[in-house]
Amino acid sequence: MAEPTPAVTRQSLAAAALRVLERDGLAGLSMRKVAAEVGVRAASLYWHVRNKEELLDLLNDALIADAEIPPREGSWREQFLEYGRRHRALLLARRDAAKVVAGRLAPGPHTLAVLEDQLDRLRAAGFGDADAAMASYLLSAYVQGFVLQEQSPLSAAEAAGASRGEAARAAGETFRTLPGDTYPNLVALADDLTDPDMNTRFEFGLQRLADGLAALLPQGGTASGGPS
Amino acid sequence: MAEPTPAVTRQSLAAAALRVLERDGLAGLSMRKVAAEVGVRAASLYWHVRNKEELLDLLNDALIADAEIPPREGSWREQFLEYGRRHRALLLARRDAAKVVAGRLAPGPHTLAVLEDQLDRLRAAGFGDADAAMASYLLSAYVQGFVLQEQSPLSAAEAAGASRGEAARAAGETFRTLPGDTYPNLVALADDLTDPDMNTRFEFGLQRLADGLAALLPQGGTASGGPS
DNA sequence: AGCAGCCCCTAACATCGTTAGGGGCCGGTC
DNA sequence: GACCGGCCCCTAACGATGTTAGGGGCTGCT
Repeated sequence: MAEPTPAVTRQSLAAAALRVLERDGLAGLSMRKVAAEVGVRAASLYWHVRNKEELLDLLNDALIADAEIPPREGSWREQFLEYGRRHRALLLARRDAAKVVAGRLAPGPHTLAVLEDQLDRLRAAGFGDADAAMASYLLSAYVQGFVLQEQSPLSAAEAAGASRGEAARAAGETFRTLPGDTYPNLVALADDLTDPDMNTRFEFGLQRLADGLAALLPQGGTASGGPS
Repeated sequence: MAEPTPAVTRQSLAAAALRVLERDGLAGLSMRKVAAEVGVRAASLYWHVRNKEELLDLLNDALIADAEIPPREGSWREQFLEYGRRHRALLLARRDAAKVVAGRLAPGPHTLAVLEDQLDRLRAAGFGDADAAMASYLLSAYVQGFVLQEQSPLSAAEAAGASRGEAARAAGETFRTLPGDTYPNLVALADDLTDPDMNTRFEFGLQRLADGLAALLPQGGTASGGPS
């Protein structure tokens, strides 16, 4: 597998870190493993990188790297939605991607490109400068927060075999058997709270965001509940 | 300080962990330090707690414990906004609280109480069961995502002395000096993107959420852009 | 007296991020 | 040809981490 790598670059480091991340998760990503992945011993990494933090910054941008920007067609609303969906898909695609990205603003080149494109579309849609900036911030905050919650274990029945649907059913049971006099709403909404269909859950929030933003435009964009 | 603690309970563990978190941050929170805080050696913790993970679950609920639920007055919208503001304030109040809470769904008793109250108000406002559940999920996802981004270092000028405003100005300079032909929007919106006023940034998103949710109600709640 | 549970201990394990210091190799300069 | 400085990697080690194994008191019940 690992041929005598001709040169270790920051790029190859990022690629190696990405492979380790996929294999062992964020908790299992160590300097030594990344070093081994590029055919080198741990201490040598510090020639290319100041910290593990800096390595994670590299990894962060490498994750954003394969973000596909949505086609420039349809209403601004449809483009906005697509942006949100693809961002979520990106975070879900690679193991622990959300945890890596969370709390890591340091923008690499790929991140900058995505942000630039996003702002361009928002301004073209008629949003003011401040609103456009805040809207893009809002979207990324929502997506990151959502995926982070989505991927967190529902309780203690986490990595231990339990599938997502199974864990959801267990959580539902937990809610349903709560004391009904102190937690009437939790009991009543047990099914809704533990609905494992994360796609529609995400879509719900996304539509609310789009609606809220649409109200900012002079003509007030098309309403949300349209057919089809 | 540390008197010969009569008994180590899960409660006292949570309190100790909270103290260590405030002093040394999440990265500096180790089993040994928490143990020392309760007057015990590290291995003894494993009698009360299975994992460090479980300790963090305890800590998580201890953080939520001092959440003050907003007064039950005003429109549902005002109550919704207050909920968001207080949740953010809570996460900002304690060091690294957002990082602890992020990706930790396991609901302790305090978390359940807050959720119960939130759902009660949303249903009283007229939201359907599924919508109420999703709305509360939406709010917490936004708040967590926002605070997480808010607290992440703006670039490499992080813990190194630079104040928030100073870091923001540096980041603005970074954006402003980007190649203007490939990043015209980033250059143009440099000031808006790096505006250090996080309160209005947060409020913006919160208002958008409220607007989006209001559109779901039959009478369509009062519009956002009111005077005052 | 003895047994059982509770609660804490000392040691130790493997692994981690990081630093110190050394050594080849490669280009250019006297 | 000799020297030299930058580049890139090495071995060794430091302190700290989460976690487990095994032991030992103490309390209360039989």
